[in-house]
Amino acid sequence: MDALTVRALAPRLDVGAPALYWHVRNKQELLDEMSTFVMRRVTDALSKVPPGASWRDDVAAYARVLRSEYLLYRDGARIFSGTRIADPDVVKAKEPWLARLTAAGFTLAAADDALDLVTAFVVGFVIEEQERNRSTETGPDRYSLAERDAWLGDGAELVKAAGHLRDDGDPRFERQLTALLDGLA
Amino acid sequence: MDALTVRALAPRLDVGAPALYWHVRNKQELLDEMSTFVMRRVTDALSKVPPGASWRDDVAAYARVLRSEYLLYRDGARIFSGTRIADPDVVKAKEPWLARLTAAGFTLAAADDALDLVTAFVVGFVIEEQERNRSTETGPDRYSLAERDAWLGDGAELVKAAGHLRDDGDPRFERQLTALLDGLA
DNA sequence: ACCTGAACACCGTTCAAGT
DNA sequence: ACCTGAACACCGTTCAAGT
Repeated sequence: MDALTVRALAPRLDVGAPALYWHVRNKQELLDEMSTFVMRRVTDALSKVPPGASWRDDVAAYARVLRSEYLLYRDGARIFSGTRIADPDVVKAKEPWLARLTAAGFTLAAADDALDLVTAFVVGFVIEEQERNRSTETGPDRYSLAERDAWLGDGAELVKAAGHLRDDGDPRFERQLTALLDGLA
Repeated sequence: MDALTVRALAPRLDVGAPALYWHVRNKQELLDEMSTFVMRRVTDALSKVPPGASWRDDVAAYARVLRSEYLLYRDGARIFSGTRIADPDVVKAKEPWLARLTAAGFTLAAADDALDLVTAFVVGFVIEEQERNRSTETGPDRYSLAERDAWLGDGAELVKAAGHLRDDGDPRFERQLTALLDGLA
């Protein structure tokens, strides 16, 4: 993100840096446009998900698509989640999901809570996930179990043991998603 | 965050900007120290929570403390969550929580999943919460319901209606936390 | 051990001027 | 309508020099 300077970007478009200011008021507006572009992609992908057999399938599909879209961009969840949305269509993309949940018996308030809860979970999960990926690139630190145990020092036996049991990626996501869906049920 | 420059910080410490480089290698190290300082506060607060009557009470207390600590700092959840942790004690702070959950009948893997799921939820929830707060400060945009409805335009009736039902802050957090705890149960 | 003054490379942004 | 060149204020960082 620090490397994204207006002076580095301009040559990629075969122009000088000041040329960008004809198209955009300032750098912040450029970043905002980036955000809405990504969020539009997210909601486009979400709106193309066909209704499933049950609300559980629908909400699970929602969560998986949201996660996979964030994963497309480096630090996507941290950078693009919870940013001010400039496009009404992005907010309106919630409509079919509220419709499916209310049709399945949720009150409107409960449906709204459910989608928000799932969204919060996915955002938090992927932030952590992408940070871990970024760290392993940077240097093979304490993500090897032995090094991690040594780094932790004495005590905290459960933390160490949990580290050895831990599996990352899809299965972990699916397990936690299942627990969350159980709660919504 | 943009306003936190090394040249603006130094006068607050009654020194010139270069003086900071005697104490810290570069600005990134300063930001990392900030992160670990905040995370240490978070884990200190968590370790002072007395065991409750049930694992539900314990996990709920965990979630509430985590949220309230993030809320202490502007954009705290977005900035400080999922950062590389430099202090083993911060990671070790998980130990008593794993102990309480396993004592309550969770397997170690399930306890680890449970804490991670709750953490992800809190992070996602507070990111959204703090962004909303920041937006209302900036300008009374479309956070009045009438303006929001107008901004949304035609269609999306459920989204509009949900906006009118919506209550922010503690009750919303508690409801979603309850659903999550039900899922863990 | 801790800090300053001066300097360097780089950044976002402006603006007159070009086509 | 779209872009350039030159310039400005500011930033992170270095380093010789001070106490």
